[in-house]
Formats: sequence, C-alpha cells, structure tokens
Amino acid sequence: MVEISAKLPDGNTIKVPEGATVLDVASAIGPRLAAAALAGTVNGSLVDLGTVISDGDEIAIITPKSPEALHIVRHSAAHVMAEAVKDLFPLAKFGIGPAIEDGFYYDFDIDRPFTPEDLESIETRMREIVSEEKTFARGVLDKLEAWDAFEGQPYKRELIEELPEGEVISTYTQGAFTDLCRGPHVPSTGLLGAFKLMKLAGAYWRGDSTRPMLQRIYGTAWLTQKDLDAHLMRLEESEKRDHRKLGKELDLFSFHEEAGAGLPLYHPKGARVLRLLQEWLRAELYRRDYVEVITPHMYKADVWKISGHYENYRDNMYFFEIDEGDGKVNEYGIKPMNCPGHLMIYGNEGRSYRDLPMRMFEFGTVYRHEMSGVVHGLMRARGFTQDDAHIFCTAEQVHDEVVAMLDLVDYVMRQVFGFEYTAEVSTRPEKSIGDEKFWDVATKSLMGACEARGLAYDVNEGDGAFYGPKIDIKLRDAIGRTWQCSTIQVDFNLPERFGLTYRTTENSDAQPYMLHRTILGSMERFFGILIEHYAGALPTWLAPVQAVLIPISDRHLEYAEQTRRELESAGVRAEVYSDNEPMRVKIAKAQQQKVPYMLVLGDKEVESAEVGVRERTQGDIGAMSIEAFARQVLSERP
RNA sequence: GCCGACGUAGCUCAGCUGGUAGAGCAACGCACUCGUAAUGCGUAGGUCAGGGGUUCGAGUCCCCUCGUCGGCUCCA
Repeated sequence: MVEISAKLPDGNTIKVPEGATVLDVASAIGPRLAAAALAGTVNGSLVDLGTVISDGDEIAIITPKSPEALHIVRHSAAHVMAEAVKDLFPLAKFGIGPAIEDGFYYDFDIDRPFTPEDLESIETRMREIVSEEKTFARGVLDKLEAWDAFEGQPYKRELIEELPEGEVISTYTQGAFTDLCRGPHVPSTGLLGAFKLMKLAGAYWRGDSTRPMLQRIYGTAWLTQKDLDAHLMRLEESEKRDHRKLGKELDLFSFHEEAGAGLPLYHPKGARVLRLLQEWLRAELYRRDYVEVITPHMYKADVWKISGHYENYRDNMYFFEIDEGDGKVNEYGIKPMNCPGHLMIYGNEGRSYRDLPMRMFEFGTVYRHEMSGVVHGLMRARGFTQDDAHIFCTAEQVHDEVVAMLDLVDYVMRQVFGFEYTAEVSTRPEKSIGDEKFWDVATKSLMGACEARGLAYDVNEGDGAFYGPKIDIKLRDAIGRTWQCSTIQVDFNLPERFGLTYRTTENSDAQPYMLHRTILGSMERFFGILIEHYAGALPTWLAPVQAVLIPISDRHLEYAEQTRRELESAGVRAEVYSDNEPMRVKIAKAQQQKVPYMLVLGDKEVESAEVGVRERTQGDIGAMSIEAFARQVLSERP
C-alpha cells in the first residue's frame, strides 16, 4: 500500500494511505477529533471531510471550535431547509440559500405564499431529515451537465450560466435533494440539531426590484442547543430594549395614524431629553468654534433646482404649490437637507481666506419621504432633526478639520456614552463628478486624519457619494448591535452649484472645500439608540426626571413639595409622587419609569431636613441633606 | 414602492368552525396613612383602525384605504 504524507497545522506530518480523505487524516490523529470533525481545509481552502487528499497537502480539521464551523453548519442547515421545502412543495423553484450573521436563509418561488403553519411543517420535516442522519455527498459536473441537472430551476440555471467557462461546478446531495453549491458541508444532517426557523419575508431575486419577488425563510442555527437558547435570549433582550416599546412605557413619544407614518410627537419627557442632548452638544460646538445658524423649513423650488435636489432627490421630497393670490402660483419644497441654507449664508457676502475655516452648524429639522416599507420608530422617521454642520475651508485645512471632527466623535461616542466604534472610508464611485485632484486630496485627507488619530478604518472602494469621499462611523451598543451615526463627507458639488468662492492670499478667487458632517446623525434616531443602549435607564444627566420624591404618608406631602422646589432651583429635575398609595407602590412605579433616584420622605427626614436616597440599581444608599443630594446629581454631568 | 403578517378599552392581551364584547393594569370614587418593586372594595370606559361588500346576522368571511410589524429595495 502506497503511503502519502499530510502536513498538520502544528508542523508535524502524518502518513496515510493513498486515497485517504480528510476524515481519514482526522481519524489517524485521533478518534475524538474524527468524531468532532465537521469539515477541513486543504492548503487553506475549505473542503468536505470526504475530500481525497494528495501527497504533501496541508490539512487542518474544522471542529465546532473552529471559527468557520458556524458558517458551515448554517449553510448546511439552509440545504436541509431546502430539502424539507422540496418534500412539501415539489414544484418549488429554488433561489439562493446562504449562511448569514446568526443564521441562514433560503429563497423560494412557490405558487402560493408560505403561511406560519407551513413554517412549522417545514421545521418538523427538517427535524426528521436531521434524525435520518443523511450524508452530504459532493458531486462534480461540467457546465452542460449542470444545466441539464437543474431542469425546471430557472434561478439555478441563471447562476450556472454566469459561472466562468471551464469552472468545476459542484453539487451537494442529501437524500433526494441536490443543490448547486460550492460547499463545504458537514458530513451528515445528524450534526444539525440546534436550529429554528425564524421568519418569512419577501425578497427580490438578486435584490433587484425589477425581478420576481421570492419568498425568503430565515432561520438561525448553532452548534449546540445551549448556543441556540442563548441567541433566543439575546433576541428577547433586544425586544425588551426596543425603543418603540420603551418610548410608550416611559411616555417619551407617540405616533398617530391620523398624523402620518414616520412623524413622531414628543411628549414632555421625550422633548426634555432631546433638548438636553441639544443643549449639551451646542455647548460643545461653541467651545470648538462653531457658529450656529437657523434656516427655514422650506424654500421655493428655485433653491432645490440650484442644489440639484429638484432633479435628483424629488421622490424623497415634499413639494406643494401655493396660490400667491395675484394669479401667480409658486412651488415650494420642504427641506430634506440643511446644506442649501448654509451655502446661501456663506454666499451672502464676499469671503476671504481669513474667514476660513468657517464651521456652521444647525439643529435642522428635515423631512424626507421615506418609502412606506422602511419607516421604523425613531430609527427611520420621515421628519427628524440633524445635528448638521458644514465646514467651509481650504484644501490644506481639510486634514485638521477632519481630525477635529474625529476628536469630537471620540469624545461624544466613547467618552460620554461609552460606545465602541469603527470607521469606514468610502472612495470614489464610478459615477461621480469632480477632477481627480480633488478626489485625491480629499480621500487622502480623510485617511490621513484617521491615521493621525490612530483610528483604524476599513476602505469601501467605490462606495463614496458621487460628490465626494466620506468617513462613516459605526457604533457598537451595549448588546453588540452596530449603528451608523456620524458621517463626514467631502462635497465638490454644492460649492460649485452655488458658486461659492473665497479670496486667496494672492487676491484670486478659489472654490472652498465643503465638509458635511453629523455627529449624532439624526437626534431622534440617536435618542432611539440611547434608549436601546441603556435599556431605557438613561444616565442621570439625560433622565427626564432625575429624582422622584416619595412621601410616606399624606403628612409628608408638604415637605416633599418644598423639597422638590429646592431641588428644581438647584437644577435637579424632580417630581413628587403625591398619590395616596403605599410607598412600595410608588417605588415600584419609579423603578419601572427607570428614574435614577427615589427620595423617601418620612418623619425621620422631615425632622433632620434630609432625603432618604434610593438609587435605581443600588437600592437604599442612606440619608443626606438636600444640598448634598443636589450636588451628587449635578456631578453626574459629562 | 414590493411580499407577508397584524390592527379588540389609555396600556398588555383573551374572544373556537359568523349569533351581537371580556380580563389585568391605568383612570375615577371610597376606605387604608403605610419605611424601600405593586392594599382592598366599587365605578366608569369599546360605531372591535376606517370604508365598502357577502349574510337573516360580521370583531370573526371578502375587497379597498390608513397604520403597525418583519424583510426586500432605496438612502441625492
């Protein structure tokens, strides 16, 4: 018998008979490894355990501990789901079924919509397939054979057609189901215990709204039941933190069918939080030499024609006509962006290099007609307020301005709110304007600014706006979800359209660079993110009510009211729970409202002129003077 | 905009195959006057999202509109 050798990740080699598979290598290393093996790699490429190896190959075994394991398991689960669908809906046509974050999906085209009951029967059938422990068998075809093999499967045939000529096409078969697939897969369906079908959704074939809409089934799959349970727990936790639910419970805002979708109404407590955020940020911006402006909510269509929005952003804008009464009819558009106003202010007078950089900011409320399917609480509203700023500067100043913005981002996101974040730089897309020199200077300035701040960034090649490159900042919240808020964009287009110039030191006119930037993005969306990040328990400085006063009985009401006034005049937001209820009921209500401090007021406190302080997570922290308590609360400001 | 699900009291939800609406919490009233997460009793509260249709009869079945949810798409 001829022996060949395989190299292992630890540097050792192992002898196996010719014709041995990856699984044979695993067995040769040890039976425990063989039992745990899911797939392998040969010379760095992922393969099945059944792959025959050649002499000198570098072999690694993928076990549940390997980072690739989950991906393989999820992809295999997608195939099992497809088999179940094929069993139950023999006429189904198959789209694609990849592994995704936390799970997998598969797109199907069947003659009627799936129902939730279908989902149950598909899942039941999947469990049967798993218990049958079917093997995943790899097959290799050429293009013609593949074409024949997928008769009646137009989506699969479309995929085959696009594969490069001469490429080896592989299929995977388990039971009666064969799928076009690169692989690898786990050796047996028996290894796929921990999965659950999650939801149904429509999805255009290849994400193209002109193509047929398929039905997508999402599932989640994990290596162990314990991991699956933990995932489901995380989902439950996310649901508990949902800002729409908390917004209702904490009486922050509401939506009204008669008012229109995506238009939030802020109640006193919600308005308070938004104003607190604005006041704090405004002070930070003044400190950084920004100037604040206020611009109208609407303009005549002329402005939108100059800016290009009339032509290119029309579908997302609210336009209306008004009869001026003298036979003239004017068309107006409500602003979807604040830039034109800022450009007009810049252009209002002659500017000199001495005026630059000019940092203009506005809490500007904009309205965008988002498509009805995408509005989502505060996260995706049709009316929202941006912490918007435009910096007009010279090419040489771009770098320092961007560094300063990144400083501000770090201060706000990491130091004040405790978000970790990452950066992405997007470069010139195919369809774009402006000469190469502008793009070069701008892109290098953005990257250079990240580097100067030691901020690692990913590059999204060709993903910039048509008018300039950008940096996007992605936050990671308390439960690991990511959000995009801050964005810094260079714009070559608008200064040109509005004819902006400045007088240089050589007494010539030059076009300024313009940077768009938001830190929080949309105030309301950021509010939503904060609600979810803190699970509704906003930090003391942002809490709409910082302290609830809890008189133990009616005879303490007067002291409570007097204390509340003292706290308010010291700058503490306080409220008396004066209802005639036992104190434990009031405490329960205050806890539910996630108020940072509860002040218990009984005979003892009246006598000593103190407040009995209960902190929302620590519980009773003892009595202190009103003044000491106020100091404590005020010290929690950033 | 597209696909699917959903919309019952202020909130959370029940209401089987069509026979004329129910609970808990909240509200209001009365009693209790209380020491760190929910006191008892009582009262009131609904053109079952809106409109149209089928039917002797619609919260329940069908259609349209609005809104919500989950996706897709878009995000000058």
